[in-house]
Amino acid sequence: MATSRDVAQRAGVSQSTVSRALSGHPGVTEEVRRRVQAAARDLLYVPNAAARTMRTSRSGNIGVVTARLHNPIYPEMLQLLGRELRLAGLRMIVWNSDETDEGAAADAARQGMVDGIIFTSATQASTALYEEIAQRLPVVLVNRTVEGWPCDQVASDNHAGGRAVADYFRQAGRRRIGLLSGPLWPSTIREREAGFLEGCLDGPPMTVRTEAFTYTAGAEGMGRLLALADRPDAVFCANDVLALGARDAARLAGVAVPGEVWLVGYDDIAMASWTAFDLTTIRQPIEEMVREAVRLLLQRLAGEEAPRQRLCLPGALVVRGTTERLG
Amino acid sequence: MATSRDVAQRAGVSQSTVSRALSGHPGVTEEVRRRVQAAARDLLYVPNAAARTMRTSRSGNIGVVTARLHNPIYPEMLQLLGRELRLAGLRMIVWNSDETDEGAAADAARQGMVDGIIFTSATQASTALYEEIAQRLPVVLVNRTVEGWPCDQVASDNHAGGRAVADYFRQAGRRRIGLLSGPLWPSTIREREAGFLEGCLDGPPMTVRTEAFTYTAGAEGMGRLLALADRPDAVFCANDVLALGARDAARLAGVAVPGEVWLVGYDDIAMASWTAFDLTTIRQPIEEMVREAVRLLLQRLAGEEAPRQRLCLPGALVVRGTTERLG
DNA sequence: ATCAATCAAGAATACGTATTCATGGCCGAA
DNA sequence: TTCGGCCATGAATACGTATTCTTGATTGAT
Repeated sequence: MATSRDVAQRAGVSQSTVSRALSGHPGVTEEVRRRVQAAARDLLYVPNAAARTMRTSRSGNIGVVTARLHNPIYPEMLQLLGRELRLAGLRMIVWNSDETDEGAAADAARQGMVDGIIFTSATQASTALYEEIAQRLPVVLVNRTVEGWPCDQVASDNHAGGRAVADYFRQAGRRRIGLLSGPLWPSTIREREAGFLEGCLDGPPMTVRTEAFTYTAGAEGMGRLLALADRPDAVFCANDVLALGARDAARLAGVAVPGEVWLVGYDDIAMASWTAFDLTTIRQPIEEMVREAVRLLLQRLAGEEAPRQRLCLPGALVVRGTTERLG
Repeated sequence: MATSRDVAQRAGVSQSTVSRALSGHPGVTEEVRRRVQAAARDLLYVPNAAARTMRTSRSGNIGVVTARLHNPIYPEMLQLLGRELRLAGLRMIVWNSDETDEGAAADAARQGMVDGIIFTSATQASTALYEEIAQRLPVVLVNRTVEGWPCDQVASDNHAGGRAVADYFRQAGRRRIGLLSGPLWPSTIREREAGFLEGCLDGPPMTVRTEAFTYTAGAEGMGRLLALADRPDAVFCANDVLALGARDAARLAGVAVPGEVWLVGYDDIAMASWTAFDLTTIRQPIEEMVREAVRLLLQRLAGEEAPRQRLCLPGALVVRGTTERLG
């Protein structure tokens, strides 16, 4: 493993000159720079990351804490984050938002192994973790937000999205409204519900709250809604995974969709467009969300002292076969 | 950020003693050790990762190169890898197997930012990358294998799996056999096909080869199989994602499954068990595969000079609603 | 022609840890 | 009591880089 000293020796210059020449520092003769670059190429020299980190106290690593939940939106965000960070010359270290893994993330922060952290699935529950980390490193939240954390946060407009679904139902003349949702700790869910309820002008919907955001829970919850005496003719599911379960529960029960009941999800994951489901849903602009989140993090890393930002990007209703087009 | 010197000062000992006391080195008085630990706790001291890495030339990071393909098996493996590595006290840096990202992985290897690398989606195509990395670091392949790479490799028995499907079809009296597969660069696909063909005793199956392993490609490919004059009565899909597309193509064409055509996939991803698909498939023991891969990597990191291993774990046929149970 | 100023490059240093080398004290044996 | 040896601890050092501090030379102006 060649060091900058080896390069220096081969190029007939000092180690400091090698460092300057390779990092594009001004005040290096063009001829010397060329000699150094040639020597570096010959020796396959690459600066040692640990030494550079120690000297600059910048590791080039960004930590990403993501949910292990069986929602394909998280892998998708992870991939986009990886791409965006790489374009900025940064690496991505990944942790799940289990308690144990979150501890590992905090350790990495304390050790200086990462320069910043992005949460895709933050909740109030990990406030201690947040405070631990935030006093050393910039933190950015994307997707889920947390009211009490004074950091940059990027989300889509979940409130407006929920509201749009309610409006859509009402304008279509749907009267018996159902809400199939899950636990309330994610901000996304709370906001979608709030927007939806706000738009339910004829009173609160029939609500079933599952214990998890899984296909199975969605199916089971939809079963309960369909078993009601006054069965709903339109159901809003708080995310697509629940909605897919709900769609299959209807299929299994022989209930026609959209004939007897409309179904709307949230996220527009890939499966929503599949023939078997063909799910009407609200699309989240996750690519844009991720890009903004990385941009904000880079700003913080550059030391900008701008006030904390809370970005809220618009989603869009995507009408498919589990509802009927208006007009 | 407290350093070991700060701890030393507070505990009234030298920096070396702090290092020894905290790393459980013998030859430190119990009383001194307690004093050091107390001081470290008071100052929230955590050893600096970069310094430790420079000194020990061990970063505690493992690189994972994974596919971005829209196959949920990869996120699943990623999560399992993360858990398994964390249990070993290691962090996980993730790259996609795009060309650009693979370059980033090679850089990290050269810079000493990772101690080892795990590929989940290796192909012959990245042989240059492999050789670049393998001469510095231990490399382990999981899921996909590559014949010419002299490193530890872990896969499931794709050949036997493919064979099992063919046997199943034959014993059920299926005669008009179809194969819906994709590109041949992944070893998994090649082996599944080879095993399957070996079991097609009545001659080669009607074969459709898609250009990608996506839902859409699967649907389109199944459309072509169903359009054949001598339409197959049993189709083996080289993975579940293709099979889900195929299932939906049949649904759309009004072809009964399993009434008119049987369908079998490979992987047993979560969606395979969903009501909408209820897909018969071969389950891969990915949890075990991941565990073995990490175990092998840890052995290499420990410096063991055992001969390269190639593990091949058995899969299992999971019969669901796209076929009928025998007997 | 002389001196100040500019500039390229070398020397020295610090980052924080783990480890080797050095040292002083204590214990046991003769 | 004295000396050898062991042991706990302190001192010193190396890891490889980026950067500050020095130095020697060259240029330009008077």
